[in-house]
Amino acid sequence: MFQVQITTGGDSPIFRQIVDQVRAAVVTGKLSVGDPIPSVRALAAELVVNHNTIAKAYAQLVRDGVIESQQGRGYFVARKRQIYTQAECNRRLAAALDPVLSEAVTLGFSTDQILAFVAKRLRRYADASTAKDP
Amino acid sequence: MFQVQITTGGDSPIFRQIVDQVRAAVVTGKLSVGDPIPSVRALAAELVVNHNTIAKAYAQLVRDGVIESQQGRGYFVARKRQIYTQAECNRRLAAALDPVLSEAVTLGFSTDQILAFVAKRLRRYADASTAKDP
DNA sequence: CTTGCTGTACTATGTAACACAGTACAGCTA
DNA sequence: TAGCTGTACTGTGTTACATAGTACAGCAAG
Repeated sequence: MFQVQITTGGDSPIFRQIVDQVRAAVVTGKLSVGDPIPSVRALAAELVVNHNTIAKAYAQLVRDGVIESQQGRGYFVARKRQIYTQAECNRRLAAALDPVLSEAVTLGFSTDQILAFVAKRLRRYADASTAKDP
Repeated sequence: MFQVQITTGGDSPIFRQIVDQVRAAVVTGKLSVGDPIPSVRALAAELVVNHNTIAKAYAQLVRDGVIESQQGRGYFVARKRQIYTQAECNRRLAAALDPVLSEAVTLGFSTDQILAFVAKRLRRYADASTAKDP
């Protein structure tokens, strides 16, 4: 079962929480290639939000190549493919990562602690890439 | 010399770019403890933005313990201190890091590549923590 | 073919964040 | 005293976010 949790009033908008959680579910293997994800209206009803908000999140995920839409059928987890050039990937990763690393140091973490932390979080993805084609 | 660059029209608001860049400058050693940072009005004039926008960014940095204000004198880089509990630090780091790691995997990076990337970016902070008390 | 789901695309509305302009006041320092 | 500093307001315009409601086309099961 695929669960989504949202919180209102926080600094992160609803559609962004949807994007992050679907992406995380795909990356961690909770969702596999070809799996259907909740329909726009179904998820909207479940989370008690507007269906346009879900559609906006899904559209973002389509742009990122995480999911694909099939008119009249629904959304499905897309097979992985390269969207951006290697240089663009590096640029995007650096842009997203640098502020987080600066904040981590500000919070008092040492470089070793940060590296260990990242390794620990990444370890959750290990099974996702190995147990994929039974 | 301490330089700040902002871009408008992007997804990141101006005050957030200020926060990130000042924090990065402190973390990388471009700014040391006790160093003055540009005054609210001076930086506002330099970047051609409203002084309230700068004040908002600086207030955020004060909340995070990165800088301190002295009435009538200006802002200065604060000495490091612990603001949050260890558990809160872990929670914040995980919250900030997880979406970035998910996006990194989506971009096509392997876990090894991500770890190497993080280590590479962290290496820039090494000199900042060693060459501090001459 | 009809029914009911699906994605998709609009218009319109309300709220909040962001940034601006201008003003004002208190503290520090030369 | 003069001129800088931080700080705190009020007010305004723009944009992002989310809502409500509607509409239409594609797919699939009855």
